[in-house]
Amino acid sequence: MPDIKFIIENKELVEDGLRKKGYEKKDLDLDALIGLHQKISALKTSSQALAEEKNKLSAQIKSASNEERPAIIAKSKELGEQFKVEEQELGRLQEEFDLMMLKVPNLPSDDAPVGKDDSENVVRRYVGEVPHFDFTPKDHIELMAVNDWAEMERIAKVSGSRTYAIKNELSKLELAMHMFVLDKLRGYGFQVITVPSISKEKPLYGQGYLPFSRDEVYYLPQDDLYLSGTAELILNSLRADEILTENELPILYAGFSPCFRREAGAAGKDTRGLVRVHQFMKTEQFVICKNDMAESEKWHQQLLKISEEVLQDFELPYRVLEVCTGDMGAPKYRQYDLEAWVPSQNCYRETHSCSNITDWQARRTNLRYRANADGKVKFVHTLNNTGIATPRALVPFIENHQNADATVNIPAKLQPYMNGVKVIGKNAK
RNA sequence: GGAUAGAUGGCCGAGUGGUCGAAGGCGCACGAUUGGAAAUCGUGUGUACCUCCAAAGGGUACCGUGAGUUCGAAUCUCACUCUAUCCGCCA
Repeated sequence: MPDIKFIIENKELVEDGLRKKGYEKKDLDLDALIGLHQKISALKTSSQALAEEKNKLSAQIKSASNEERPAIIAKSKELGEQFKVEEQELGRLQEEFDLMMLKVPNLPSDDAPVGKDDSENVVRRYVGEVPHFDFTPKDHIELMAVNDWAEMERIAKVSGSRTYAIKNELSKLELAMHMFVLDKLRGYGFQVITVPSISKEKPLYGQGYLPFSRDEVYYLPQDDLYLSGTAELILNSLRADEILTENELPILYAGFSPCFRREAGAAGKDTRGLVRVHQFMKTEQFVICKNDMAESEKWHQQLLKISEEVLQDFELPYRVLEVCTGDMGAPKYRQYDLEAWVPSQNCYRETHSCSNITDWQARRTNLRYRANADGKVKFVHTLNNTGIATPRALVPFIENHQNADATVNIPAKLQPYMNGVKVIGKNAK
């Protein structure tokens, strides 16, 4: 949510941004928002004038003579009544205004491709060679079955659809991937942090999950708590309401957590296998930096570079997609997705999502810092990107690295995390 | 789940109805002192909003959150939330 003053002063710019993001007047009425703000300002002016007068009278009471006092008290009381009425009206309007502001999305970057949905995302580059098998490659579900790597049917009986239980070498691989990425991030100066998957409601507004996607999130009514869909949710609120010093920035978190998603809007999509599950593990990259476009653009590129490096180290062919304005979520200023090649589906599937949020989340969590140059308090910028998310990443991994005998090669960089094992599977020597 | 204690500024901590945006200390910034530093001394040091706007100024609100009593609340009342400790349970 941009600043209301910015919205008023740059109304056309904001309207243009809303249009690009696919908003219509029925989604968000800027004129109503601005009108509400003007009403609130006017009411504040008058109610504050009342408060001032009332305060002045109250201050006189102690020193007033016994004759004067009753009149002053009566007058003050009268002002108090008026004040109360205006305060109540103000509270009502403010609440309405706040709710509306929560719905204002971030404005997209001028450099972001303009488009209405994912069909208009732009491929920036292809990296790595798509493998050509001289045998019929298996999909990841077959590979898991052949190698006794999973309990897909049985776990569905226990835990329902879109759940997974993987075992033996594959679960070792899953955890190894996270260890590998966490070590890499540590090398880049990130603090490794394991965070809860349980959240109060407020952080969901802070991140921008609410009020937009309530259907997507698990809710625990007994405790009025939510299950987190990503460590970003938690990390974004970890420093909420703080005023940091500029010297503390940037703050780099490598967050690890189980993640939960209802996948309510994905009925029928990816129902089999490991691509889309209700619970998964994610190592997340999260950055808090100065309020400076050059600075956050730099971090955006850095995060992208790190995740590309992960896919390269895993020797997976992938492409870099720049997400168009209509497909970006409300919080985003600019977004890249990485998609790795999935042989069985003959297409690229998303493994990473890298976003610059600028100050949009920081305004919601009230996370600020004091700038060294002028001593002014400013909102930070936040950015996030996947480090690695499993089990989805296992899908391209085992499919691309499979051999004719259903064994799977472990890329050199990952072997140290697998006790030096080079090949896994039933037929591995 | 049971019991108790608590929540005040960047931190510690005083404050039981007006003189309290809030003593004192620490920290921080600037200045003096010094060859330089430490120590010492002095000065300053919250946020949001309204008004005004070149700047300054003036004002309102904020002592966990919300409501109430009162001319007036950090202070009194009620509800809630959170935190800590002990007991119970437990990976």
